[in-house]
Amino acid sequence: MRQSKLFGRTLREAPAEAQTPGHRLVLRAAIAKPLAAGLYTWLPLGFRVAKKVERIIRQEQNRIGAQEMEMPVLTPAEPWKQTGRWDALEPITFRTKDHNGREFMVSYTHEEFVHLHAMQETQSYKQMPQIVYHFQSKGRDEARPRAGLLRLREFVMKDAYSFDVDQAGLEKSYAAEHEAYARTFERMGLDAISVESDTGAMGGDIAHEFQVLTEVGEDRIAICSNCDYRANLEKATRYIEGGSARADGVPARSAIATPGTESIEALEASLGQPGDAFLKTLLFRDQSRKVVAVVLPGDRDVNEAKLRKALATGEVKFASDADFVEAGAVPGYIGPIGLKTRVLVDHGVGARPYIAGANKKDVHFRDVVLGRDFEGERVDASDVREGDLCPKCKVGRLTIKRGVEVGNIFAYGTYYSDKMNATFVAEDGTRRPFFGGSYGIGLERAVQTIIETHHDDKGIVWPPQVAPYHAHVIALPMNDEDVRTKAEALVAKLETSGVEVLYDDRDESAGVKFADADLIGIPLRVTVSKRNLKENAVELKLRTAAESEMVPHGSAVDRIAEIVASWPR
RNA sequence: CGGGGCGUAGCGCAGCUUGGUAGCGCGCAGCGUUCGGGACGCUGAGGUCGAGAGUUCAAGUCUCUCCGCCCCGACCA
Repeated sequence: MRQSKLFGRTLREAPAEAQTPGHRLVLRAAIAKPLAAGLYTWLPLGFRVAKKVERIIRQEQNRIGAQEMEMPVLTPAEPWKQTGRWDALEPITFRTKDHNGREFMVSYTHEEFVHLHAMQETQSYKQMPQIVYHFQSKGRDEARPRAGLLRLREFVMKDAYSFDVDQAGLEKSYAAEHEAYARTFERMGLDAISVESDTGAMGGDIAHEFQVLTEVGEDRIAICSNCDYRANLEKATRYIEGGSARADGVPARSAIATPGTESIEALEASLGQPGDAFLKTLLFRDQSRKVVAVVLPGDRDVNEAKLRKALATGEVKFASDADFVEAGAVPGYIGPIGLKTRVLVDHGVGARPYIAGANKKDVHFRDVVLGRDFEGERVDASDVREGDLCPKCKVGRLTIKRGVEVGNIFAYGTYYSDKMNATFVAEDGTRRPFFGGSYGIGLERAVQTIIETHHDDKGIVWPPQVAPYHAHVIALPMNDEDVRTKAEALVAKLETSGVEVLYDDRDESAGVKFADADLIGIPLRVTVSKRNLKENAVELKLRTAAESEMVPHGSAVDRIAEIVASWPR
C-alpha cells in the first residue's frame, strides 16, 4: 500500500476532544474518526487492525467448536416483550417502526433471537451441546460515550451463545469459553484477567469479566494481595473479623444531645469518635416505590449494585422528604430504632455498641446494639475498599484498580428459555428448557484497549499479530531515482512473499516520515535510503527496539520475511 | 440524568472583558531551494465565528432559547 494514496492523514496535534492517550493516538494515527458522539468510522488502517482482532477471536471460537452465523441488526419487538426486556432496555436502546407501524429495536444483544433459532434447529438432546456466535453491530444509546472507541453507541460485538441440556453441560461450555477468552486476549496482546462480576438484572449465578487493568478503565476491580481473588466492585465482598467484640454488658442505650450535627463527619468532629463508631442509616425507594432503610457502619458507603441485588429490584433511588415522614425518620438524625420500614443491616455492622440517630431532631443514641435495640435483615450492601481483608483467603488485603471490561462470559441457565418456553426433547422424552450462556467481546473496545496499553510518547506500538501492516518501508529521499527503484522492487518482493507492507512513497522529509512511522507504530521499519544504498544496505528497525540492524540489500527480503515469520500470529 | 467545560478555516488556538475591516501556527495548493528525526523562501486558496431570535446605526463580541462536543459522577451484558 502506497502511503501517498492512503485514505487517512496523520495529525501532528490531536483534536481537543481526545483526552486519553489512546484516544489521541486513534485520531492522530488515522485509525478511526468520529461521526457523532459514540459513532466512529474505521479508517483503512484501523479497519485492518479490526479485521485481525476479529480473525483471532474467530479462530479461538472455532477451536472450541463454536459455529459462526449471523443475525440481523434490526430485531422485532415481540421476543423482547416476551422476556420483559422491551421495557427494561427502553432507556438505552434505539428503536424504530416500519411503514406498517411494526416496532423494531436496534439489537442490544441477541439472546432472544438465538433462542428462537435454537428451538427450531436444536430439537433433541442429541444435538447438544451447541455454541454459535456472530460478529454483529450492537446499538446502545449510552448516556456517556467516552475515550474514542472505548464506549460507543454502535459497536461490533462477537457474541457467542451456548445451549446445553443441563447445568453441568452449561458449566462445561462456560469453561471452554473461559479458556478461549484467555487465549484470545493473550493472542491480541491484551493482559486480561478474569474477575467475578455481578450478573445484573438477568439473574443467574456465574459470570466473569475479562478486565485489562489500566487507568483509563471505567470499572473498579478488587484484587487480593495474597490469593487469586479478583472481583468487580459491584460484586466484591470482604472478610469481616468477628467474635472478639461482645455486646454483653453494654449499658442500655442513652440519648445524647447533638444539635446541628447532621452528618457522620460532623459527628466525628463534635464527638471525637472515628467513623466506624456510628451507624449510617440511608433511606431508599425501590422500583415498586417501597421504602427501605439500609444500616451501614458509619465509615462505609452503600454499593448500589449490591443493594439492587439484595432487593431484587432494577432501580434504587434516595428517598424523598415525604418518605422520611412516612418512615418516621428525621433527616440528619435518622437511625434504625423505631423505623416504620423494612430494615436491611449491612454485614459490616458488628455485635457492639454504636452511636446512631434517634429519629428526633438534634438527638442521637449511644450504646445502640444490633439484636438488642433494633433488628434487620442481614445483607451485603456496602463497598469494599483498599485494605479490606480478602473474602477468599481471609489473610490477603484488597487493592482496587481501574479496569476495562474487554469481554464477559455469563452462564444464565434457563433465564431465557423459561420466559420463551424454549425447550428440547430430553433423553427421557420430556421437554426441558435449554441451559444457556452468552459470551461477548467488544471489537472496538478491544482495539482501543490495545492502543491504551501499547504505546510510548511517540505513538502506537502495535503487537505484531494485530498491526495494520507488518513492515513500513520508507524511501529516502523519494526524488532519488535509485532509491525509488530499489524501494519499489523491495516492496513488490515483500508483498509476493506474503509480507504486508505500507510503503511511504511521499515526498516528505526524513523527520516527517520517521515521526509518522513511530506514530502509526508498524512493528518493523525498513529504510531504503541513498545513504544506506551507498553501503549496499537496508536498515531494519523494530518499533520496540532502540537500535536498528543493517542488512545487505540483496538479502533484505529474506531477512524481513524471517523476522515476520517469527512473530506470533 | 446531576455537576463542570468548550463550540472562530481540516487540526491547535487568539480575538469576546471594553460592539466598529476575522487573525496566528500547523496542514493544504503552486513555484523554487533542501533531503536521515516533524526543513526554508515566495505566492495562494480556504470562514453561514454551532443554530435561531433579540438589543444596536453596527454583534464573533451583549441578551435569550436551542443544538453539538468533551470531562467527573450516576446509569449501563
